[in-house]
Amino acid sequence: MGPGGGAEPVGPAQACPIAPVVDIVFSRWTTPILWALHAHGRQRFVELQRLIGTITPKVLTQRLRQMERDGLVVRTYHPEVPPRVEYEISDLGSSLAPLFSTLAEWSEANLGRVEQARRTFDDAAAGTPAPGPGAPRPRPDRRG
Amino acid sequence: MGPGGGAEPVGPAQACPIAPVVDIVFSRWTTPILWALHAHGRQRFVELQRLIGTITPKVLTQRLRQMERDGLVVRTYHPEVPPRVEYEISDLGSSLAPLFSTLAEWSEANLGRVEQARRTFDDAAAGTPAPGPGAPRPRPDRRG
DNA sequence: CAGAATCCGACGCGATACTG
DNA sequence: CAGTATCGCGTCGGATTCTG
Repeated sequence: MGPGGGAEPVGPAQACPIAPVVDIVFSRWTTPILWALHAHGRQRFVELQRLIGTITPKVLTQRLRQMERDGLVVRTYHPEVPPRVEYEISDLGSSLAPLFSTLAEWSEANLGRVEQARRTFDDAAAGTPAPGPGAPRPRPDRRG
Repeated sequence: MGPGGGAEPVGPAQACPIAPVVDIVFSRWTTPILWALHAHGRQRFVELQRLIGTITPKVLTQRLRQMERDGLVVRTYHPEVPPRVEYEISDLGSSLAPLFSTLAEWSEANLGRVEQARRTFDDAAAGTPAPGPGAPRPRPDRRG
């Protein structure tokens, strides 16, 4: 999502029907959280943190709160000592499963192509600046 | 994607097979760009900017460059005066179509539920702090 | 245990102005 | 036309510390 918080395009950008969903479902941690919850079922806070691996409690709380608000996960608080809180996927969150499957399949099939494309692009960018300027483009900021 | 740039989880987060795809395909502007290109075919820079509506040339260039590097779009430079550049979806980019359809369908069917969940959550957050502390949580930073 | 509070850095993005 | 350069803001995310 962008700096503006919610995505509410006023221009023709609204023609893209999936922009809102991106804001809701796809951030750095929402998919790993959803995935962990989907794969291992209801989990406690620390267990969830352990399952995901590197996420800090602060960020985990933030994402979890947002996802709870959006109705993707359900938080259950057990008033005990020590306190126990459990998170699980809601029905709404579960409805994303087929979507994630499609995504996983695409990844399985095409991630290699992306990596190959990157290599080709970077090689071309590093190799052609000497000859003729086939296309005037200073430098192609690479990330991967 | 996160501030760290590329997503390369070293921990159990790697168990989430779609995290890399999120980094590649889903940002604030990649989906609108892909959508516009998919809907209207090959387009020139300014036309693309107009179709999307609010994107600035700087950001459009950045995203386009990244997507070109990832092999999602193809840039064609025509050495003329004035210069003419055209962008179109690659085969790899087109392979995302079914994914986008699934996403659009989910949005159509469930976006209302998310909005409803938000209202319910916000109302509950604004209404229950007075009675008994059912779940000790200071304030639920709302966004929408 | 399940967070909250605080400080901090890095991007993504927006607005504006300028160029080959 | 198709970008590039510069500036600044806001948000996300990491690290650390503290609490009921």
